[in-house]
Amino acid sequence: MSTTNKPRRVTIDDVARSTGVSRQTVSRAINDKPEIDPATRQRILTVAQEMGYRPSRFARGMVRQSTTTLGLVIADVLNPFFPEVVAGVLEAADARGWQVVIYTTASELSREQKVAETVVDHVDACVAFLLDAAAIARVADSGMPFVLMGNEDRPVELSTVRIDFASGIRQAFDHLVSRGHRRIAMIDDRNRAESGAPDVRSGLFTAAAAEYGLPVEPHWRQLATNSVQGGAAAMERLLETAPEVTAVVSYNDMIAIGAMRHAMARGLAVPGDCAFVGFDGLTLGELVDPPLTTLSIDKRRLGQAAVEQAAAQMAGTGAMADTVVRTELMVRAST
Amino acid sequence: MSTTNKPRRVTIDDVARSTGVSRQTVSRAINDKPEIDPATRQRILTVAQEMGYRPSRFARGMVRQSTTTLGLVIADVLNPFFPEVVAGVLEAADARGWQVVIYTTASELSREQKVAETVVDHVDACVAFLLDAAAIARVADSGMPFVLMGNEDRPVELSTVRIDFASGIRQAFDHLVSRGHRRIAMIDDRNRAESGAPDVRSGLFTAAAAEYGLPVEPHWRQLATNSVQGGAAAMERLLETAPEVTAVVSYNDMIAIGAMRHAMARGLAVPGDCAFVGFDGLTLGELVDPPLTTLSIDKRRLGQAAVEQAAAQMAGTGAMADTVVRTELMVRAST
DNA sequence: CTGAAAGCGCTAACAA
DNA sequence: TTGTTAGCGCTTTCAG
Repeated sequence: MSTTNKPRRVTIDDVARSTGVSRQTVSRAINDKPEIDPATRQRILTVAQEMGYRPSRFARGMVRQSTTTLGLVIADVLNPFFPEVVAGVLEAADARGWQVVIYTTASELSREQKVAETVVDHVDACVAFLLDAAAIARVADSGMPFVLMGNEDRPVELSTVRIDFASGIRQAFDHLVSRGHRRIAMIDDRNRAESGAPDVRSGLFTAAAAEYGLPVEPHWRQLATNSVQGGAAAMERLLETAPEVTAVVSYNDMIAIGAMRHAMARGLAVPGDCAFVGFDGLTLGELVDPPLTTLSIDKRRLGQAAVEQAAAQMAGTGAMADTVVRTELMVRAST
Repeated sequence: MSTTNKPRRVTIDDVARSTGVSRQTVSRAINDKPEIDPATRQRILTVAQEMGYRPSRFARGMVRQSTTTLGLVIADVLNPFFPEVVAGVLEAADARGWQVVIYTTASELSREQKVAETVVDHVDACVAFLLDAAAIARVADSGMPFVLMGNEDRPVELSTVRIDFASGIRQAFDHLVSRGHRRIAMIDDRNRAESGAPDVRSGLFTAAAAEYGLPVEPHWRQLATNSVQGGAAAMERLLETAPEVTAVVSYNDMIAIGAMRHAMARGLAVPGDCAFVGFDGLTLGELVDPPLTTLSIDKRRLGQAAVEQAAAQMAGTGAMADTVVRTELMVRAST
């Protein structure tokens, strides 16, 4: 017959009792404090180990207000864009002795709300890629230091880290027009388009086209899910509805690569029949064939900047900053 | 003159005082408990928001012993192998309502020790890619649920999730030999070789070669740092010391891709002059040219399995499990 | 070198 | 519906 009492956790008092010392002394032993007899320390440590004692994070955190935990919300670790941002965040957080908890929304708008809910009561500060307005508000209203990343239309009352898409798109046009392209299509991100946020990128695209005196047809724009497959699918549609385009600018490199590969599979020459420009500057883009021309951004820097802003908020300094990361055109063989 | 008193945190008591209710009522309001007058709740919430009140994670955790935080130690988010594992871990952790804190060692053995130190007093359980024996011991001895990932030589007293490299290498040999290769080189991971752990992979490689009656020359083995560049550098050396090899098996896909590209840049035909086999089955391998033949493993599953084992340990169930993930040969154009 | 007292901020259980 | 009473497990004073 089982006499399993509910397995209460082993506390410092249990160890103290078993050792015949006060709980202070146990605390000294496990924290490597100097004011303790080495022999006593050793004895305590041994017993503690045997009893399976492990200090409670919470009790500790309670009494020393030190450790900061940063929540990092991204769409998907499998999208190679994010690991680079994560690297920047980890680096900057580590420099401050912060812990980083990762949350992913699986690129589903519907999950953002729930993630926001979880985040607010598990971390001290948050840097996040979030599109859903309600989710953004949930975190912002919690009052914790919060930095929104990647949003092009900045809610002015938030601290943000953004990408300068406008200048990027102009660089792309400059480049493509100088190569003689006139009919340029865009493959945009479906999630973004559906997030309800103002459709900034397409707007900028249209505006830039106008600047360069280029025609813009509505069916030269396709939406893609954020992946290589998504890009391929969008390209498939584009080839049907707009075979006349000679260049495609994509929301990001993943989509661009998918689109480019699909075009090649369909027998088009790249860049001869159709040129491709990506956005992000993933390492991946150098490895594919042909290497992808792209508007590169310093993704690591993006992450670092976000952490810096969060830190500033924690410190009460520089309230609502807004870092804008510029793009750099990397011309490769796809254009 | 500044009268800044040290900015003590706003507590539930402060809110209670300002609101003229007991702290319990405040607690009810912020936790959305039913037994409270809606008007009171609203009033409290408003005041709390104004005062910038935010509940203390620690005090909460203290009283409701619920939340579990899992530490995940990986070498480097920028190595595309890890994001897939991370995805599996996040998924499995999320299913259990666990938080995941990420730690990276930057692929530096010397950092493992420090990371181990940090991990043990910030999380409740840990799943880790760790090579350094001392670091492994540090975590294991802490007594927390711990799962070691990726180690080929299993310390029997640990819960582990491993890759079946032996069967993988045999699949590679089978394939290469059937393609007529006899002089096969290996590019191994430098960190692993230098970790002091028994050199299992090279041993298996040698053993497999023997099985197939193939010659093995010491200079057919090169060490590489874990990256595309590292692979390229190793291939450079290999071409100097062993131009006679007709196939190269690499520690992983990143290294294989670097090696393959370097060979092509040097004018070799792939797979005509030299064939390449990778290990991991990264998506990346399908995108490069030529697509990389590889020993694919279910990396996501790896992460999930680790979390499952950690969960089993938390529950006190199934003490020391050992999951072995098998490889699957994906033949593509590089061989 | 060691111990006793005093909380850290919160919620569960019980009273009112 | 609201308030009161007890801790949760630990470290930081301050005395011995």
